[in-house]
Amino acid sequence: MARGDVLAAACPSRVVLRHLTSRWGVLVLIALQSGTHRFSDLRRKIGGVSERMLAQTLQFLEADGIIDRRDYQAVPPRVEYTLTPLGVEAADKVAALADWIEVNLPRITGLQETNLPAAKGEVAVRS
Amino acid sequence: MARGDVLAAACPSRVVLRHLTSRWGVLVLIALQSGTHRFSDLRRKIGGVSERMLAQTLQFLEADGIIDRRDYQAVPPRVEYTLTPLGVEAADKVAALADWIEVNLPRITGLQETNLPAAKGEVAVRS
DNA sequence: GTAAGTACGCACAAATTTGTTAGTGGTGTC
DNA sequence: GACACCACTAACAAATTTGTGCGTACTTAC
Repeated sequence: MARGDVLAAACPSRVVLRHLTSRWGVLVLIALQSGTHRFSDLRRKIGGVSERMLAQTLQFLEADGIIDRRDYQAVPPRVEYTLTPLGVEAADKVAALADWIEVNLPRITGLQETNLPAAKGEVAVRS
Repeated sequence: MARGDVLAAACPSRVVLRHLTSRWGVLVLIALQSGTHRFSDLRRKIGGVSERMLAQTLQFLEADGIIDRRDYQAVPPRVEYTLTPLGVEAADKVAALADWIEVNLPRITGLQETNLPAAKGEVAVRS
């Protein structure tokens, strides 16, 4: 019920959806599920993020009310990020998807082998 | 349990995650929840997709064993797309997230207004 | 006979995302 | 006293994603 217009181009949900399902957004939510983290803790925990992308992702999520940013105004900068109640709910959904993928990865990649005999990397080959 | 390495840069789950959470991937899964669709049915149903992107998205999902592509080899081309059992599970997770967003959108955008008084569009402003 | 629809592939351009480098202003470590 | 660390930002370059026609081989509708 009530679902219907995500498929419509103008649906405002799409913006939030993009933030939550963005490459790093997903991982930030998962990382924060285990509690409050500082910026560089997140950076170390999430393999492959650049500072720039992490900062940007955190800003989007903060603006969406998904995470809470707390600046201690200390002199060696100290900022902490935590999931808001809203964020906890969102993180649950996102983590559920990620967990499902991890569990079912064998099934997925197994199929890939039979489907794509000569596939290299991302490129799908079609005869 | 078992979750742990999505946060690692080399985790193979990330690839699948990208496909499922891609801009159009999410919408394709949701659209296919209501049953089999032809290419141009999907194109009409999902507002804003280009033919190119739809085709590409479908190929990724097919390679991942999420959807099934059936080509009738007919002369006005006729191809049908359906969720595989694997795809049905994935679509559930994705749709759960999308539904959650739609339901909680008021809470989210409400916060945005109070957080970003002078924000225009996507750009977060910080004084 | 003219136009529209089908399920795409191709080439090219535009937009968006991502990375890289450098810098800030101090403080604690050697 | 030289250095790394903290939480970023700005400027610029590179990579990736996305869009925009255009073509196809044929059929049905007007």
